[in-house]
Amino acid sequence: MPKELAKVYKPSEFEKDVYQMWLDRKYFHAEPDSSKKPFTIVIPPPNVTGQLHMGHALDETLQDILIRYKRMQGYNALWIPGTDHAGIATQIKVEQVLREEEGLSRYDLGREKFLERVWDWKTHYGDRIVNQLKKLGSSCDWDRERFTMDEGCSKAVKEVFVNLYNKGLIYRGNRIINWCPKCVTALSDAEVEYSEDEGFFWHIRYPVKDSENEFVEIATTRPETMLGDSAVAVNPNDARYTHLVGKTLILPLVDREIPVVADDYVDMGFGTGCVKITPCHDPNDFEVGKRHNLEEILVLDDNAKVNENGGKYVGLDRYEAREKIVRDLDAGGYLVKVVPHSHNVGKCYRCGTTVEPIASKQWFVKMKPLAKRAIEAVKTKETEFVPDRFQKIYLNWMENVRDWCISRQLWWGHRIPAYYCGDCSHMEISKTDVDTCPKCGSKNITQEEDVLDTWFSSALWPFSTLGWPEKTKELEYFYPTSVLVTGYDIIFFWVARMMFSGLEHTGHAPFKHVLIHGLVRDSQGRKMSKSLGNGIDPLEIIDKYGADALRFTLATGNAPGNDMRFHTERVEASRNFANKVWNAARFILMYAQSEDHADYKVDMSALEDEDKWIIHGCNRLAREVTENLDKFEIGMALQKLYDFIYDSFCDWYIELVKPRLYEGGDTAQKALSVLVTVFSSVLRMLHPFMPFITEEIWQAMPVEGESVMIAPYPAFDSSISFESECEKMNDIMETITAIRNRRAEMNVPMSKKAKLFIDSHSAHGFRDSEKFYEKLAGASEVVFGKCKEDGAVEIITHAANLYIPFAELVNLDEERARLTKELDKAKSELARVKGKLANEGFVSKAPAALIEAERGKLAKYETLVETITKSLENL
RNA sequence: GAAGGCGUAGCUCAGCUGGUUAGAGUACCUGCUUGACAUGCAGGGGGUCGGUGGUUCAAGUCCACUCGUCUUCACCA
Repeated sequence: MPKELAKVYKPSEFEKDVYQMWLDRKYFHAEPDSSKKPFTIVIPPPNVTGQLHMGHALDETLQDILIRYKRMQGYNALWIPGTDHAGIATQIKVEQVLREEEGLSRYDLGREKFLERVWDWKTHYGDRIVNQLKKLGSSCDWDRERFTMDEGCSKAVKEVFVNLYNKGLIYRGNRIINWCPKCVTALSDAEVEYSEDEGFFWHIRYPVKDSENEFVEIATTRPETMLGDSAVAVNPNDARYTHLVGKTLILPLVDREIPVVADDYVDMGFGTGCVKITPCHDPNDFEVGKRHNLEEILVLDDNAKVNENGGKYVGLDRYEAREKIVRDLDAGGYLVKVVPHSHNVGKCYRCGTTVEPIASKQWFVKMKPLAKRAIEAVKTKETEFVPDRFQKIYLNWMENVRDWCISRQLWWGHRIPAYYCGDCSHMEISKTDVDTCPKCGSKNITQEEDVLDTWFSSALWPFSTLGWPEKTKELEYFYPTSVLVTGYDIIFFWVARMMFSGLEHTGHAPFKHVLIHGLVRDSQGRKMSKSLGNGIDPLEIIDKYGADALRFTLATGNAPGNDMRFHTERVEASRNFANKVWNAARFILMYAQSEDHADYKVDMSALEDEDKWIIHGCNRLAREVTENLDKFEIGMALQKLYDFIYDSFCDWYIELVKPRLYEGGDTAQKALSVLVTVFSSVLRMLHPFMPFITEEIWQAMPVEGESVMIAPYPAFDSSISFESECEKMNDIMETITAIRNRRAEMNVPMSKKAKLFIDSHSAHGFRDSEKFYEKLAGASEVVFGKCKEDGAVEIITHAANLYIPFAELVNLDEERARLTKELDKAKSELARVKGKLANEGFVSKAPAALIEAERGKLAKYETLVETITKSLENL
């Protein structure tokens, strides 16, 4: 029993049921099947405790469009959903709640108890985002939902860690890393964001030892780090300072003796040409320190307070220490000047705190060898970026990448599988738990406290979700995946790391294409953010306008890879389009009473011109839409669908066919067969973009197949070619438009029945379309008049939007003025076309079809000028 | 410092490998409560496609320079 369509389009009343039906029928589930080609997408896993925002909505919409399209095309389409444990973000959130509600810190609870709390949190909020994804219509295979910390993913993480370690690609070392004193953890380079801050250059002079009134002047933006200075460096070619190299300086306030060293790193032209070297608090200084064997003095602790190496400044926060040190330097006569200076300061991407470069013992992934293959894979087009400009960004990063700091001083995450023997200090790296030292047999074993960067597990997502390291049939069949859809903001965080991980561990790039989209901004172009409070909740939009309208909005209106501004007005427009589709369906259903789709099979041999025209247009649309989608031009494909449905199908075809439907009988049945058939194609083409409404309508239409989402996607049929009929129809439509314009000009009111005398030049389209008039004339209550001697035609029609006006009295002066204006216009067009055809270059070099078209126009304008001239004379 | 995006109608933006008279949505104006749809219908005004120069028979589209704007990456203490 087919569904009845409600009178008014209210998406909230059926979207949920439609989704449930898909779930019940298991349409989303995919199993390896060698008879079909796979098409695989893995979802960029949202934060498990996160909430759906517009960025997700865009990302999921694009993926769902592709996956539904390919599924309908007969691919074995699999979309793997899942969530990410999001180390820092989640831990911070749970700590915050713990502090607010119970006044406790994670240390109060201890590691084990705290992690229990996080898991509780995860189970409580873990379904929220998944349910939100469902509201969007995402056709993910929920049977295969994964989590970056589930058993399988954890196994993959350990496997990868051990593999890389054994290959020498993971090492533990003391290096300068970015330290966030608020999150109390190390960060990778990618996790630091830079912004310009107003600061100062403090010029300080360091006295030369055993030398009266001899100083070296240095400049620094972070005077507090002088506590950890172990040298001053100058350029070896700097004549100003060569005499100082090898001498000893006295570090003010600290009274430590430090050497002057020569190093190429120093830029002679910058500042004073002398650089204080603080190996433990600056990456460059660290390198200089290594080269010159300098002492490494760490002066800040984990909270960025001065530690025991800071003498009398111990315990002071870094900024308090700065203030006090500057004051003391000034008092001691060491401060030469203070110069305002703006410079880039690194901030933690999670909390915004200024990060501190600190020498610390951390775990690293050696990037150079891994990056090499990741670069090759893109250069050889094993993986392609869409749009391709993002390839450049990727390559640029990959080519300059530094080793990846993967250890985090957090509790929530994959604990590093390194085990230390308390007795023989042996370190064992192992996929399985270690409780006995393999070297000395001691049971005094402790596991590494640190966890891995969240992105370490995300990097494995395309294959860990398919069962790797097991050789599952899913991995065999669905991997490498087809396309990865994500925003340009995580190319470094995620895409790059998946690339080298996939290549290293599976031997394949993890995906064929990377479809990059932009950010969704607010209507003023600002980033949507919690702190600005300018975020628009996709769920509210869905409740009000429907998921289809939101999807339509997100999928159109901006070029691939560009940011888009979100305007609610655009969602309204999208909803109105959905309403249009809905009502077109209701109109067809008013006349299509049979429930048997076989009753609407089109007989190609017995069609009217307008039937052929719409069938031809629909067929061409199928070709263009598939071409666009195959090139990931999603917005373009949808725009074409919109134009066809709104303009060709609703505004023209339905109106043209109304007289036939009113008449009934054979001609009506023929029209209905075309209406149903074309509309069925349209629904299928539109389905990936607007799944809910197309399904709801499908269920009510006499069409073949139990669901639109498993119906075949329309393919181009090269045997359909109605060029001449289309040309004729174009003429007819042009004339009808001209008639409409006449009515408006003459200010003739519309009425149900109307009558018009068309002057001869307006009627030129009609003259070739005798049949069309007969059709109109065949409708009930329609009066049809033949061409009168003066060239006028009298027409009456019922078609609502083809109202043709009644006008018997024409003001001769006005008519003359109008015709003169039209004649001028026609003449100038004629001149333009003539000029073009007289151009030798054009005639010899332009494509033949184009020249042919121009010749056609020439003839057309020549006749037009002729007929208008005649009409004028007849007045 | 390097790379890249953007600049097209009042506003938000499309415009693929150069090719009919540069489009859409929205806003505005005019006229329509017609038997799918006022979440609608018909029509209209509004653009020298940031500027200059070049290539070409042909440039919004390609090239050079330039102005404005935004972003990313790298940064010298």
